[in-house]
Amino acid sequence: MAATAALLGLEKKSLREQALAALRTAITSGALEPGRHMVETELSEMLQISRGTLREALRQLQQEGLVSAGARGRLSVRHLDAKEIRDIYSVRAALESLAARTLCELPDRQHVIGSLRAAIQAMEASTHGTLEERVESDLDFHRTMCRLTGNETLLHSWESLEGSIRMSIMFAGLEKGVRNMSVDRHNDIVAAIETGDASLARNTIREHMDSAAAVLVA
Amino acid sequence: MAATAALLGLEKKSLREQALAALRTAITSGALEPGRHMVETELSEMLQISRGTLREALRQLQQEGLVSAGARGRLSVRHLDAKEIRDIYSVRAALESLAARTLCELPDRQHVIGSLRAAIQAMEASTHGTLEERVESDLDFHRTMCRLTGNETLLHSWESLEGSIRMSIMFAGLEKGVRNMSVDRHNDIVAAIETGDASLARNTIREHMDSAAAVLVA
DNA sequence: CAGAGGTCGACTGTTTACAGTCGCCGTGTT
DNA sequence: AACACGGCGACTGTAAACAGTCGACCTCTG
Repeated sequence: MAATAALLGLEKKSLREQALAALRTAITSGALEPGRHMVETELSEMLQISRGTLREALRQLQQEGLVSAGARGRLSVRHLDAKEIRDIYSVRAALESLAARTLCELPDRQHVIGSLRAAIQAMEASTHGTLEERVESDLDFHRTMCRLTGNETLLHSWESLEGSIRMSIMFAGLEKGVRNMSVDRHNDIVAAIETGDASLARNTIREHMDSAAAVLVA
Repeated sequence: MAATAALLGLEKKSLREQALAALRTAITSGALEPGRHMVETELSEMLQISRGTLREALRQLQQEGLVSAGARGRLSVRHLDAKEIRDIYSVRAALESLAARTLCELPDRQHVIGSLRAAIQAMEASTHGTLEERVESDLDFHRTMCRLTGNETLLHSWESLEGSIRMSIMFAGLEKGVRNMSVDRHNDIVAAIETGDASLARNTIREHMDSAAAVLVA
C-alpha cells in the first residue's frame, strides 16, 4: 500500500529536498566552512543535480539564514560571531517561551507530558552516544515542544531558526554545545509545564536558553 | 555614481525579486484569492518571466507561508482560518515583545525613541489616507521597532512573518484591520520603552497584539 | 450498464543552453 | 616602472526544452 512507504519514511523526496538536506548537513557539520563562497556550478556537480534545482534549494537555505548573499548574488556560508549567536538564542528563547506558555494553558496536558518525557528518554539513551546524536536528541525535544502546541506558525518559525541554532552549536564546538544538554534541565521544563504555571515555565526556558547562549559564546 | 542609485533605491532588482514582490502584493491584496491553485506556466506567462525564475520566487513565498504545498508539489494560495490568525499573532507578539524588551535594555534609547516617534508621525499623516496606506505605516512602525534592536535574526524572523500578518489583515477585511491602529496605542508602546520598564513594554505589546487578534477574528 | 483499460491533457520536476557582468592578467604605451 | 586597455575566464541571471506523473474522459468489453 502507498501508506506503507509514507509510514516508513520511504517516499522518494524530490531532488531539491535531498539537495537541501545534504547542504544543510554539509554546512552544519562544517564540511562547508563558514565564509566559503558557494559556487553554483561546483555544488550542482558535487550533488549531481542541475543548477536550476540547486538554486531552488539555495533560496531556501538563504531564507533559513545558513547562507548569506554578497555582491552580485554571490552566496557564501554564513559566519556567526558571538553577538549573532546571542541574538539567535534570544529569538529562540522568545519562541520556546511561547511554546511552553501555550502548553501550560492546554486543558489536557497528559498527552503532552508523555510525549515530552519520551523525548527526554531518547536524550538519556543517547547520553553515551556521539556528540552529534546528543545534539540531535536535544533539538528533537525542543522541536517536539513547539509541535505539541499545535501552532503551525510557531513550529515553522522555530524550524526556520533550527539551522542557525545548529550552526551556533557547531561554531562554538560540539563539546561546548553538549554541555547544556543535561536531562535535568529538560525535566525541569516538563515539570514546569505540568504544573501549568506559565510564568514558571517561561522563566525555566529563558534560563535554559540564557545559560546555553552564555556557554556557547564563552 | 553607483551609490546614488542605491540611495534612491533604483538599483535594478533581479527578476526574481520583482516577481516575489509582485506575487506578494497579488496575494495580500486579494488579487490571487486564497485557495487558488498557482499554476507555474500561467504565472510565468503573466509575469513575463521564465518558470525557473518563478519557481525560485515561489520557494521563498512558500517559506514565508503565503502559499502552501498540496499533493505532488501543487502550490496554492494559503487560506487562513481564525485559529491560524490567532497563532500568527501569538508568534508576532512573542517576537515584538522581545523587540520591546531589547529596546528597553539599551543604554542610550534617545535615538530609538526618536525613530519610533517619527514612525508614529507617519501613521498620523496617513490617518486620512487609504486603508492600504494606514496598514503600511502601521507595519512600518512595528518593523522599525524590530530593526532598531540591531538583532538581525529577530528582524528576519519578523519579516518572514510579515506576509502572514498582511494576509491576516486582508482576510479579516481592511476595515477591521485598521481598527487596531490607533496612534495612542503606539504612543503607549514608545512610552513604555522610554521608561525602560521591560515588563511594562512587554505587556503593552501583548495587549496590543491580543486585542488586534481578537478584532481580526471577531 | 458496469468496469477495465487506454489515450489525452495539464502540470510539475529537472536539465541544458544562452546571455550578461565583473575581476584578473597580460600587453603595450608613455 | 606605472598605468590604461582589451581579451579571457568564472559565475550568476534567465530562458527554453525534455521527461515523468496523475487525473479525466472516452471506449471497448463482458
